[in-house]
Amino acid sequence: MSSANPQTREKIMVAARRLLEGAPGSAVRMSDIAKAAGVSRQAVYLHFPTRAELLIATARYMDEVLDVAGRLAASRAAQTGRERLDAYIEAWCGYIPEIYGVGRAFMAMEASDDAAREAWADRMRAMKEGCEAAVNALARDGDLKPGLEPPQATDLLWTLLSVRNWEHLTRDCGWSQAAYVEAIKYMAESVLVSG
Amino acid sequence: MSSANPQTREKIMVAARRLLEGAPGSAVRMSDIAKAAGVSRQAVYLHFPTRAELLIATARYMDEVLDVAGRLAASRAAQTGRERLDAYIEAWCGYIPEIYGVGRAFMAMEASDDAAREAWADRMRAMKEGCEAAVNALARDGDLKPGLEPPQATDLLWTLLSVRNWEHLTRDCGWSQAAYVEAIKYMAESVLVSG
DNA sequence: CTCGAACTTTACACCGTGTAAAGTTGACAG
DNA sequence: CTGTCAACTTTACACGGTGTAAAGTTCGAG
Repeated sequence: MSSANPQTREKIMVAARRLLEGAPGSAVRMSDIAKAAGVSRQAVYLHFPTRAELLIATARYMDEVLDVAGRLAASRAAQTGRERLDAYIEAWCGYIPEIYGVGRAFMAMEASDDAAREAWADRMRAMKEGCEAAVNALARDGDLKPGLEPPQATDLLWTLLSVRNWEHLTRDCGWSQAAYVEAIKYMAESVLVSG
Repeated sequence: MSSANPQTREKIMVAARRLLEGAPGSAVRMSDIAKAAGVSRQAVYLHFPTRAELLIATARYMDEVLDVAGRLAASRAAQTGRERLDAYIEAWCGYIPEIYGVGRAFMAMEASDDAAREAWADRMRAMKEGCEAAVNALARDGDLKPGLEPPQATDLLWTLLSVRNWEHLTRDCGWSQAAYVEAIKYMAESVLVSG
């Protein structure tokens, strides 16, 4: 593991990403990834002790490549709470389809694998912080719906922005990405913003 | 299978239900269910060809026992669209915790098992019809938010009422069942109802 | 007392994850 | 030119869970 070529390590993560994007979820086996990376199955275990660790590393790798941090942070620049909410929704919702492949693999493992569940929960917690920031900006401007406390509002926004809801609207209901984003914006505003 | 005692069959479904309620999801194995039913693992396969079939039969059995049809149909009695929406939300949301055990088992199998996915999708489609009926009642009264077409509104309500959102708010966010129901009612009204 | 239905018992195939260890290859050091 | 070492391959196997197969048990009805 420590004695392994980082280029091979990256090849494996790239292959994992590609496969998960093509066939999201748990249908992608270790051997599939190895084959796609042009490497033996054992080589994969030389770099990643378990399937969960490979997924976690792949997710981190994608964070870097896709510049998640930067894209989500950009929404913090907005002036008003309303703008900030919109910007955050746009950033996060645009990000979902790009991580859906790995995301689904994580969610499929959630039930059986503690490490995978924890890793996915962690990422969702990070996303929640963005929700909290947007809600706080809204509250600061006095634009939060009366009767709604920030913690509750944060949970509601967090719920609206879940990957499951993206999956439901785009996959099960057949909505386009654009229609999905508009719908979420509309719902978030209806639910959270006064006036 | 056709030559098996219906009482044993029921014992198995009862055991499956109990176990899934205690430890929702895929942690429950065929052998656990057999043991809980006081029957050999092979006897289970004598009555149900696969795990998916057992889950499907258990879900149907619970529908009967819990009188789902009746409880959901009651909401159709409401006069106004608004009342009907509320009644439907109350009925469905009250139903979720009772079926969550099996539901989670279905959802965990979704990725790998076609029969399970189809069965679960079917039940969700049935639930969607209730959403559609409520939305249509709302539209009939002229109470549907302007700019919102019934099919879109139905999808939004269907999304709000998903088991995943129940799971997220009650499990991940720690909301009580009562708080959850109120929140869903509030969101549905904010999103769908004009005025 | 025998037959047959409803089970139990035992055993095994399959699949995917993860472990273990011996074998190969190629670059680099002396 | 040779020996060594790191990175990988090959082969083999353990484990857990699902599902199959078939022989053995029990018990009630004819």
